[in-house]
Amino acid sequence: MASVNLKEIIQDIDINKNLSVALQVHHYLRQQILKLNLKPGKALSEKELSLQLGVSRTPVREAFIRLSEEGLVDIFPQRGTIVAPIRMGEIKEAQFLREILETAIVRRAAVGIGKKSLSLLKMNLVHQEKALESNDYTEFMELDEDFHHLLCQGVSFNRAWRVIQAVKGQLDRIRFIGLPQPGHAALMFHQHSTIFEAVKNGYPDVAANEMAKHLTELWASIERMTLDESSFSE
Amino acid sequence: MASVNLKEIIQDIDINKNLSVALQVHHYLRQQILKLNLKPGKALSEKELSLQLGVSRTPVREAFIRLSEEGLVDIFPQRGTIVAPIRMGEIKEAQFLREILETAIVRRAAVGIGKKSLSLLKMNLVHQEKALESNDYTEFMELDEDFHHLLCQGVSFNRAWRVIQAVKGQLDRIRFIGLPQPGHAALMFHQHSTIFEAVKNGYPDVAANEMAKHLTELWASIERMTLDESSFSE
DNA sequence: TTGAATACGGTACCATGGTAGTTATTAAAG
DNA sequence: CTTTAATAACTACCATGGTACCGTATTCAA
Repeated sequence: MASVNLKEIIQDIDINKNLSVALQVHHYLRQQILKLNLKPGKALSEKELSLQLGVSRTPVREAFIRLSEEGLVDIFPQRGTIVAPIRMGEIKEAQFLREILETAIVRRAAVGIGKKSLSLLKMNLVHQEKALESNDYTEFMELDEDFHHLLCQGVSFNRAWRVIQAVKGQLDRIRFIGLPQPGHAALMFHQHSTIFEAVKNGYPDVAANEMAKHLTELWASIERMTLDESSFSE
Repeated sequence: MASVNLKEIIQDIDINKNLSVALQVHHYLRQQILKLNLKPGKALSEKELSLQLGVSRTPVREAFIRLSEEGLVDIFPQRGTIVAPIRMGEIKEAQFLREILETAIVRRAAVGIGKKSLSLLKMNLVHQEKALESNDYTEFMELDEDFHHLLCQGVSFNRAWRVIQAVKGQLDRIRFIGLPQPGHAALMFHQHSTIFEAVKNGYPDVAANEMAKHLTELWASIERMTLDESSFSE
């Protein structure tokens, strides 16, 4: 295991906020887990990680606690901690929850979102189109995340967004399995646009239906991986 | 502040599981916050609490982290930790989320719940009726919680239940403000019964509608406390 | 060869000291 | 009396040592 320096890592990822070491470790581990750099079932060790990152065991431990609350690691008392296996049941539940929440939120956004949030959404869509033209896929994914986040903020649902982020953590790990189709990003952009128009013009049912269609895409990937051996358990 | 012994406290609350000290402290503080024994805005202190409970500061700190994830305390880095103020916006969001989730869950339960879960629900209803007859209000509230939990378990939605529990934490703090009406418990029992029948007989729409009505009750309490000074901020 | 007791290595967990940062208090100066 | 600067007293945060617990390998006896 190559010993790495936390400061440099975080500087790459984030613009070195005044975040506590514990939160930085949390963020770092979360990313590693979602990118599958840390594979499901992999044993984690307070001591080993603290040595690799050049911090003490305490913030690592606190990061573990936060990750376990999100369901990304499993802590077995007095025995060990592993990155949580991908369980089909939890995947389906997560996707179900996300659909429920996001459709409800966009429906509410359609009836009472502020002008400021609307303009932010519009700006986001412009950026999406740019990223699409320059084939910047990772940039597009970030903008996708922002788009959904802006909708939540538009109706002041902060907790809902945190829940969505948590369940999305489970889903992000399988997103890379169903490899990105050629015209997939373009389709997503189109859907985002129609959702935006429905919200802007105040059509809650249209917005909700479109969002439902938008999110339902993922079920294909989920079905595609029934009984795909690696990274499973139970 | 009377110094109290953690072991005895927990033995009263729980049948002293092999839970870690950190989790015991978490559970204890959570209860104190929900019962408003620790009032919103009250400053908490790692050191003071560790002395009162007879444990070290570490598990107290870890309990703070979990509580902050639930939104029950606010941690201000290097400054202090307070029990989170009751914000009207968060209350409404919590109630909204709960309605969304529980109606969706009961709808799903109506189409595919197991026989075992059905019998557990039936048993729960019997106990509810007993508690109702003997006017055991606190017992009834626990059974109410169990009823909703059993519905979640019936469709294997563990994460959803954790989310519901978290948002319910916000709501439990105001439940006591709208004091229990005389026939309130009886009404709740009746609603539980009809929900159960709808689930049992496979009527998703009926179940969802009844659940929505059931949960909407709380909005009255919420409206009743608009601008009720104490225990507010911002 | 088999089986059971035992010792070892590893873990999460808890206790405690020290540090940097913030706020309240005090004291001096205007 | 007001303002400002120095200081003391808090805080969350991090580092580190020790403890109890669990799984596994090793040893010893049958």
